[in-house]
Amino acid sequence: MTQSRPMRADARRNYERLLKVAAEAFAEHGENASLDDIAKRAGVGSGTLYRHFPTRQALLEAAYLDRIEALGVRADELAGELPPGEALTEWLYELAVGTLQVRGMKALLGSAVTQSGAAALTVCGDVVKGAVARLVEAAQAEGALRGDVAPIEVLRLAHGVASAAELAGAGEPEIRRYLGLLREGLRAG
Amino acid sequence: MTQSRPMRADARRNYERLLKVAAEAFAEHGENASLDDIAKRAGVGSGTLYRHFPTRQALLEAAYLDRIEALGVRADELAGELPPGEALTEWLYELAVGTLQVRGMKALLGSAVTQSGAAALTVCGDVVKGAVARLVEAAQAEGALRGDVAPIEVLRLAHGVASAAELAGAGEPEIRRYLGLLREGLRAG
DNA sequence: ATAAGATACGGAGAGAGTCCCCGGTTTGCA
DNA sequence: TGCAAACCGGGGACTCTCTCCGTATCTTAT
Repeated sequence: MTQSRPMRADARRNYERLLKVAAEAFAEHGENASLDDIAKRAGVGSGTLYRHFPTRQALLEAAYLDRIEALGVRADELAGELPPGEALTEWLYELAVGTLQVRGMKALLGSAVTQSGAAALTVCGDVVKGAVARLVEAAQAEGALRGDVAPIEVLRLAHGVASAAELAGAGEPEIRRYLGLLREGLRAG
Repeated sequence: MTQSRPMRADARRNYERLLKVAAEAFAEHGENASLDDIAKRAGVGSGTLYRHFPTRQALLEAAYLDRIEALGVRADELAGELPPGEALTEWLYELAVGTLQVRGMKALLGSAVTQSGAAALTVCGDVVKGAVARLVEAAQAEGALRGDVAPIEVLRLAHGVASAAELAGAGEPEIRRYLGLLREGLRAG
């Protein structure tokens, strides 16, 4: 990532075009969008794509890194604006909406919270896990959330809610509704 | 499906071999198992496979039809043995376990409860929807389940629980745990 | 301004798969 | 025994991935 020399100008141009096109393609066709097609749409050869991003995962992660980081920032904003329990609920809502609006992100966030796949996704995984940990701990300290759930479990359940809403047609009202039911199950008892 | 003539003996033999091999292959490799490979493992030509099952969905559904029907029967068994609320919980547990143990079934059950994909999955969809409807209505009548959830929503949420447990490594304890949390959110209040 | 050297590009092509059709051959039933 | 039904498996038309190396482009030192 950190180059000893700065990137050549044309290399940087291509890198950024690829990122932009990839984000669109993954959003439209899901995680299995054709990589050759992404290269073509970006106006570069496929060799160039594979040089910059050796694996599909690398491209997927790079394409949505900014969005993921925005979620991290958003967690702290919400923590400042709302009571802890509501901040958590709202953040999970925004997470789930992102997951569904942008189809590639579902796979990305999914593999970020598996047991096994941790290796591949250091950056995105860390950001999201850090954000949810802060929100969960604050909510638990206030008694707005049962104490026996781990932050990562909350993430997995939110992913599950997104899956459920997806089956329902992925409307945002469904996300709110299902998340509300989950939230009910997670109250301190 | 209902032939005017009964199937020729060798045709029936091949049909059943294909079903058996397909169930194994989908369980092992997921919904995208290679169809050519299934044909090869069953010892038939690929043409034979495509004659019996014109689409991947058709094969998937046929391969798991018996399992799905067993779930339908199991719903009534449980309804006779346990109080309505517990019967529902236990049935959802068994559904989720099946969903995860047999990878192909996740896709099958998933598409059975979407808004759009109803057309392709008449039989499996009907069985599962019927079973859950009976259990949900019984539980609601007893006050063991909130009245404002539809049976199909319960199915979707159970699918979400299975997705969440899958991220955790698909252990059965996780399924129980996450289902317990969902159940908490669904109590009558 | 320019030339030399480092760097990155492009896109053909091999390899792996999938889906499906076809025409000669075999099999089973009456 | 005859013929309709079903089989087999090669092969075509696709799609996708990923590598290789001759060529084009940029950078830097002069």
